[in-house]
Amino acid sequence: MFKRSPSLVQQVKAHLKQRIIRVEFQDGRIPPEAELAAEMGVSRNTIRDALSQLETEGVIYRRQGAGTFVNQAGLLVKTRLDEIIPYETMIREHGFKPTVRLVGVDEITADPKLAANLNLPLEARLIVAQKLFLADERPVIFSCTYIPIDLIKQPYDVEDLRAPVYQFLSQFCQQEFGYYISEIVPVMAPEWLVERLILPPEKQVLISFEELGHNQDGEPVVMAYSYFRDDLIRLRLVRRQAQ
Amino acid sequence: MFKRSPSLVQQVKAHLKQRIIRVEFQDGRIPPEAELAAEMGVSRNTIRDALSQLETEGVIYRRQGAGTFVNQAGLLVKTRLDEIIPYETMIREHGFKPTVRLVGVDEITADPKLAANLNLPLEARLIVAQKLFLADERPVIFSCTYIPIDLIKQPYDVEDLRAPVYQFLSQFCQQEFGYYISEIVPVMAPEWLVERLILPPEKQVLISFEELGHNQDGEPVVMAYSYFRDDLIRLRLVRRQAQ
DNA sequence: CAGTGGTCTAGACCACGGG
DNA sequence: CCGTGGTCTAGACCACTGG
Repeated sequence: MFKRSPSLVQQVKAHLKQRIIRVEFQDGRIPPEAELAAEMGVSRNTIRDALSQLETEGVIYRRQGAGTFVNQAGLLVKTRLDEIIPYETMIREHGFKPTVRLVGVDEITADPKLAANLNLPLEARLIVAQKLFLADERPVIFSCTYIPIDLIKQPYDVEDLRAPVYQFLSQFCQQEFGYYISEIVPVMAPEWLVERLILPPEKQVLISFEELGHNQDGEPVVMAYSYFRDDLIRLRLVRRQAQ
Repeated sequence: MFKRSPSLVQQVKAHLKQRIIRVEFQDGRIPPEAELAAEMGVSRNTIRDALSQLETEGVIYRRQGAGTFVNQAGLLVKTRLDEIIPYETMIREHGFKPTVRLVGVDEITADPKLAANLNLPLEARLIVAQKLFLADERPVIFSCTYIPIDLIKQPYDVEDLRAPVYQFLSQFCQQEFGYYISEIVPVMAPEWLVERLILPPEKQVLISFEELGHNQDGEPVVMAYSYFRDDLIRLRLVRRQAQ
């Protein structure tokens, strides 16, 4: 029934999610794990891994001794903040048509904060790419990305900076992206941002993300600042109890 | 070596985390999974589950074919936003002494937003508990929690509302807490909040959490609004690539 | 090539829920 | 009590890394 790649768990997960979306489990009850395992010809562990992921996403919930159930409300959570999603996708999932404008690419010298975070000498040079994201032609997200020049191993075109940073890192820096450590900061929009995002006077309070991107070895490789118009893009997060 | 409860995975995880914190792996290299399994007398799967959790927390990273390595930087991420942490703990982890002031407990009638979110009739009554959290005696977090009165099954004392909501729900409402769906909203502090949090004029931009708490059946049971002084408490988040 | 982590299996036993 | 999900095991094979 399934191929060997992508992993069985991913295939089982996708399959189950489809069945949930198509409301094939009318009473909201998902068959027992053993039954699913037999049905799909995989082991119960594989089923369990897939179900665990769906549970984390909030699509189902499980009760020991009782069963596994669909959580239709969980399907409504589009933008999970704990996952890295291209801003275009985020905008699309909010129901808008996304556009990306590359509004500036410069070379700068590290300031003390960049140098400290990225573990660079103070005289290090970086590329800074400024991008404006629009939802149905309205500006909603502004981002600045800082990439140390010494990381760039391949010649690139300015247009290559239009893609998400992690793609750029993998293509031109031989760096596999690992994770962001992100700080969420509220800011009063400065004048230049009011102009970029065309903010009306009553909407000049913004969420800002200060993100330090790390490669798969846990080394900081890139910094990014993003600013969101929260009236159009809502940041949502599923929070669970520790342990 | 280990007892049966808590789970072996949790014990192995705690054990490994201790060894990492004590810098017992000087070269940053964690022994092979098979070796750890033999050493601790558990199966490799158990070791792997523990390591996976540590990897999610950013404490270690793994490279297929190469090995498992310590990520000392990951130990610095104190406040992981994707986990529910009592605000007292959050304050303590930022290096302050936490205090909780229960500043108000009232009974109100649902407004349209509360009613819609909590799936209540418009005339429903709710308890609203207002709490102020202090870090070293300085106010840093203000929270409002709304609990539908009909949920409360046991008599309670006002002081019981000082604890985190999920404790209250489990003790007095026979509701086991599941998860929050949280929206992050930037706000300009209104006058009453400026007074509560004693905000200087230049710090009146705040992060607000609008949280809808669900029980283990995925039903909304409680709403909470929280406001953070971000100069003292920084919200941090580990974000990873989807899939 | 040897050694590592990544995936999957089959089976066992436990803890909990509901009839 | 039975049937469910929760935990754990031992072992197999694969994919990748590094010398």
